[in-house]
Amino acid sequence: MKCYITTPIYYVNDIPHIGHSYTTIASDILARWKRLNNFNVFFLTGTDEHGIKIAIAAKEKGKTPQELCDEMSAKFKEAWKLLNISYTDFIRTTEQRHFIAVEKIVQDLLDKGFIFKKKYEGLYCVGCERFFTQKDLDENGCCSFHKTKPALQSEENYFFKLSSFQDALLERLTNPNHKEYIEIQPEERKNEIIGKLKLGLEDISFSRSAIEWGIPLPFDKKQTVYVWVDALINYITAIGYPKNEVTFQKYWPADVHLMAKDILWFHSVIWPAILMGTGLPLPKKVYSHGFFTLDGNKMSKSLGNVISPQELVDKYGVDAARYLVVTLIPFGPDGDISWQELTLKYNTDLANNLGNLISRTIKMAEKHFNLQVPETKPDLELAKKVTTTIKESFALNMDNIQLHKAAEILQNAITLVNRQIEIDTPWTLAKTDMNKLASCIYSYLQAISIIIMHLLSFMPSISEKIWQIIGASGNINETAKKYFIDAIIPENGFSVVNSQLQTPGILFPRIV
RNA sequence: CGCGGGGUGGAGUAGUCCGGUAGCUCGUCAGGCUCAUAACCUGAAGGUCGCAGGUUCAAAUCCUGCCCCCGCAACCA
Repeated sequence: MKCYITTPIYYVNDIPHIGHSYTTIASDILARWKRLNNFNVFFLTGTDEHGIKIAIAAKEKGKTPQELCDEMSAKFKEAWKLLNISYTDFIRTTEQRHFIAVEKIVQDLLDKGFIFKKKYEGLYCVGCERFFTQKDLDENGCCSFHKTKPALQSEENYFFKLSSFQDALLERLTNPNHKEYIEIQPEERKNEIIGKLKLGLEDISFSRSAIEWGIPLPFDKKQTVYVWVDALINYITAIGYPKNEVTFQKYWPADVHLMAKDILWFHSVIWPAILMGTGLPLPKKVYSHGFFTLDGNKMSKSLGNVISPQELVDKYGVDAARYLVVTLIPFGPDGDISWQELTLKYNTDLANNLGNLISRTIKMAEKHFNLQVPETKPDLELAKKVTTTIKESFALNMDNIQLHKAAEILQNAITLVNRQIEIDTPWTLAKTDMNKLASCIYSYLQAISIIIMHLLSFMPSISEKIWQIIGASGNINETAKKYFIDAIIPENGFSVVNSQLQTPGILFPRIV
């Protein structure tokens, strides 16, 4: 089974911040989870590089647009490397392969009669790259976002017959039995999209005549393709459209497009319409998450409250940073985050709960069994309890990208083991019943290994480290894959009798 | 009457579709344990589930009205 997962391609007018990271980490966790479940995953991210904003920004910095894009795109790649993002491909809209795909799509739409020429006159804001009607403007007649007066501009543009897709879209978005049903998540946003869709669709401008930094229309080289259309097509470019029919057929349609709520409309209405126009299959799921505020404030450069991936990693380490960002607030609605709450969750979930569990277990093994996996059999009861706690709901929540819930389930499992230790009172057993003690410790190791395999998608590198610390055998990825498919707990656990454990030091030092 | 979402103990949330003891995390307080990263475990306090009506043996959950908050098509994830 294949699974094609995408993040949006990020616009290179901004450096990577916690917002981009949020979407990308969530996608990465899903991608890793799917791989562990034996899916052939194609995980795509990249950068969106055309449009007048880029051209202007480049000019201001005395660079060519391409130079600026190269520079900015590299920053995104660096950020994803830092965050251990396992993308399959990183696409840039300035790449040759993308030009070919866009030209093909645009030509196709023209040939099929979905593109027409129209003269348009209106108030145009350069910053927004769009026309406004009078009622969109503020009391001074200015663009409310840029605070500049839009210029009266008349353009002959190409338009896309978006309106002709209204009924077809409505059917595909609302009828789960339709063979091309597109699932919009979460439900609230789906209702919003459908509500708007019912109000009617207008044809949209498909090209710009004044903007040179873009992809020229194949049938009219004086105009460039509207950046949004350009951008959306990246999802098919990256998997080989139109030249590599084999990979394209293999991975398309996308299984899930992930994004923040602001661009849901493009992905659930405009993008499917373009695809329908060209006769290509439609994505299966479009998932939008919320925005977050920092300490109750909107994230903005002027407030200076923008958090960078580097800051997160510096403070918590990569693995914890990944875990915290996607589990602190429910995935879907808007939420508020703060350094204080991130740190609190770090201490609670990772230092006190997980880290301490490993620490106390290893120390007991060190003290009583010479830092080796005791020569006995684990008590399978604990493993069963842990498995039951995690089982189906974890997988379900992972598949639905309810990462905060999935993480909560794992925390419950950890608590379960901590509780069991209190029940067993190994410190007493050490004086009375070494056999029982051996079995108990082995059970804790086994329970930990089960939990760690589930944590692997969230915290890939530290999970691997923990796997070694607890003396588990083999490669964690391979073992986890097998475990998720077979769902069988080996009688002797994942740690091998007599194998050496490691003293980890402190895995997650408490942060004050 | 533009559309959509929401108002649950100090904070954040689950439950609302398919009415029946209001669950969880953090915080607070008390106790226990001592293997462990002053961590861990147990227990307690704290909510008339936005307001007002209605239906019902029974409503956070269904119905009606009202109040308040937040989003909403162009390039901020």
